[in-house]
Amino acid sequence: MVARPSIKLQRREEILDAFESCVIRHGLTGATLQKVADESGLARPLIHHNVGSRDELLEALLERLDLRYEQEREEFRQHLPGSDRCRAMLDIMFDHRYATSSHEGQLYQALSIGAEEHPNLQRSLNRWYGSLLADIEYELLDEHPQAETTDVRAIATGVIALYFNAESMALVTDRRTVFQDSKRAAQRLVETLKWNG
Amino acid sequence: MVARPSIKLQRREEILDAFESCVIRHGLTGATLQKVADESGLARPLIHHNVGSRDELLEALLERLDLRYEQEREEFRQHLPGSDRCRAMLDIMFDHRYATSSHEGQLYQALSIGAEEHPNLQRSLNRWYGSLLADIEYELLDEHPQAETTDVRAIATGVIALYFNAESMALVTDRRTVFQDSKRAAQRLVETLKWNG
DNA sequence: CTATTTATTGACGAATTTGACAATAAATGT
DNA sequence: ACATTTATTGTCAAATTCGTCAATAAATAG
Repeated sequence: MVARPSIKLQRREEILDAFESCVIRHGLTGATLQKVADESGLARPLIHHNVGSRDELLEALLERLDLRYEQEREEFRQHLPGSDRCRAMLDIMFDHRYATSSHEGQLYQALSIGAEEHPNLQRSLNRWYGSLLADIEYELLDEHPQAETTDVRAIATGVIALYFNAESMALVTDRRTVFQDSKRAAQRLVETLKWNG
Repeated sequence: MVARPSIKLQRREEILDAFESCVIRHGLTGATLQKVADESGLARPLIHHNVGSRDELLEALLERLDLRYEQEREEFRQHLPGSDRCRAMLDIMFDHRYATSSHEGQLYQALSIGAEEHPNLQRSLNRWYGSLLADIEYELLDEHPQAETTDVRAIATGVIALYFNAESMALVTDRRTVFQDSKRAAQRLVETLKWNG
């Protein structure tokens, strides 16, 4: 028998959304269960009912971020044109991110602060960074086969730094300006790969 | 009469040192007075005795960071050679920082997370970022007078992003590699200013 | 309508954090 | 030795946070 239908999956998403917002605004330690409850509009015990303890909440967030990262990776591949892919990549990383007012960079940075205390978190951040770096390196090297691998890695590191820092800087300066400048810098950085050939 | 000599100034520094370490490792919210006390090796009530309440602790940290920033700015000016100053600037920003295993970037990022709740913190971060951006723009423009101001600002933004992110990335990858790559990317970025002339 | 399953609420205890105070110990000038 | 100032310690109460549970409300199948 099914009786009252379960809405755990929806509640889960609502709670994790609220948790993300709280982590971005108050940091991992500052994201209190009470704040998460207030942000989601649910009573605090419902967090336990739908997701679990505080550790399980973080665990669930990491799993969801893993999924989201893979999805965006897939979309990225589909939307990429056959040629001029590096240009399209930067468009997605900066223009699209600016338009949708996403906060992934802030979330990543907020999570990386408490990483020492949470081994799983540390591992996830490691995986994401390594994967992102490898993806960007691949695109760069594909369009610039003659480039040195050392240079490619340096450029990819720079693009990621601009990508992650744009949102943080947007807290202290004009968001539009920061995103424009960040993209411009990233474009120039990529163009330097043509120096070798 | 003086009686027992006061060591408040030394204790203050010890406590603020411990506070900095805790903020870097656990974030602003996670930097408990108890953890600060343990880190400094002092009893918790001594924090109140020497610095004050939690808010006053943050206030004292901001003042000290203001001072430190001005000092480094002064050292920066003195150690700068007459020519090739952009190169020297990047040497200081990355090589020197790597050698002294400083954590200013992490501290800045950790503080920027809780900025919304603390107006003074918000103001300080604003001031520091604006000042650093202006300084770097000045050096870039001094060596590349023909460059567009828009490009100069974009390059300066990129250099700051690499500067701030290097330490965070060092948490997830090899520190030496990250700093080398970051510096290399920053150098390439600066060299693109020669494109216009 | 009734039974069953789930959602929701209210409330409790343990642990942590913070601010505050009194009491004690230590160091210096006289 | 004595008085005075500071450092240090121990302890307390209020507030917050977290986990837990029992009780209640709601929704669906039969």
